[in-house]
Amino acid sequence: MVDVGRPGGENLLFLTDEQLRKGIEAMFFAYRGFTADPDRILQNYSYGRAHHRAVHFIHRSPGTTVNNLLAILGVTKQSLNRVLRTLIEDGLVESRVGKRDKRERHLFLTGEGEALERELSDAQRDRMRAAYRAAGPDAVSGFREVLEAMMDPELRKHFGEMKEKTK
Amino acid sequence: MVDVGRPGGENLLFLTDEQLRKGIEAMFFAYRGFTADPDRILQNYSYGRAHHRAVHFIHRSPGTTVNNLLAILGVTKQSLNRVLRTLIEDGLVESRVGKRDKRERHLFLTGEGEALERELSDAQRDRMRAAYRAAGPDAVSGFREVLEAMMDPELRKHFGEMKEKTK
DNA sequence: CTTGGAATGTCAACAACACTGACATAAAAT
DNA sequence: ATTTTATGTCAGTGTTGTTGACATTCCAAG
Repeated sequence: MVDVGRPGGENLLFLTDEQLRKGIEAMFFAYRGFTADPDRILQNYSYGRAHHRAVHFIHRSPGTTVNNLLAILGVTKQSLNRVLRTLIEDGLVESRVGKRDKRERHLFLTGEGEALERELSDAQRDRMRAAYRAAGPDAVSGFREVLEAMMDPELRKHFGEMKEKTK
Repeated sequence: MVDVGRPGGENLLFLTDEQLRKGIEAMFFAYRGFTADPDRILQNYSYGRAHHRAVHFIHRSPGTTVNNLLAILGVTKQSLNRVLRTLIEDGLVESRVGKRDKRERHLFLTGEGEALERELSDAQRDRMRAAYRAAGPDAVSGFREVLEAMMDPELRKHFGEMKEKTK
């Protein structure tokens, strides 16, 4: 389907600028599709992508601290704080003072927060699942391998982990 | 490397929510890496991602019209116009009145514009090439297939085309 | 116990980039 | 002659990011 240089399994790729350009544009267009569904949903709540990201990572790692979230999201604390404040005010996120270290705030989704997370990730998962199905299993592992190789090394360490104790 | 359900070639995938979540986060982190290098370069010119996108697609399709660009980029004309105006003022883009249809403006990169495009796309291609090499040829075709399946159908039609006459 | 620094929160100002709505102009199409 | 298309522009607004400055709380080291 997608012709990338010579088809064989040899590890020296012949990559023309044209092939790389197509890869670049594929990232651009695919990322647009990837965010389109959640963006539509978020409009109903007058939230934005930043809220989605916060909700996603709090859901993934309940009890994570603000500093953890800052490292993952790669924004300033002021920027994250604005988002977290609205989520907390609206009752989607709960912020608990740390037991061991009372300076830290551990973040959790409330029932309402979990509901929004589910709505957003259902839409995004549907799109991802459809793309996976259309491309087939072999394509999926290739997809993941290339994406992983494209990450910044510092970001890669945040990838794939799960769980996080409340301490 | 990346385990996605059963390895075989059958077309019915077993996709757990956890696997889909990893795909979603891979997109998020990889897109950050994907834009990181150009973003750094653009700071030196006090341009942003929007300028990069405009320059990229004008380079790809010299002589494209404003309306074409609007359809590809999916932004409002006001938003695009702000970017184009600065690029034209700074002498990176030339806007020529159409010969057949004098309402249309055909957009071209000047020498300076081509230079910026090269600087930006060199950086982005380097990263893409490195990721391709690390993942191998089979991964690359899978990568492209999944991305293509993830695009919105209207966007997919802008993908992969080339050339565009000055008319 | 005091001091230094880390974690957090908050205020203000600002910039990039998107949006809507309204309006203007020129030219093609009907 | 009228309508539609392509483009540009002005004004206002919202989200998300940035810096810089400052306050509070609290752990830890001297």
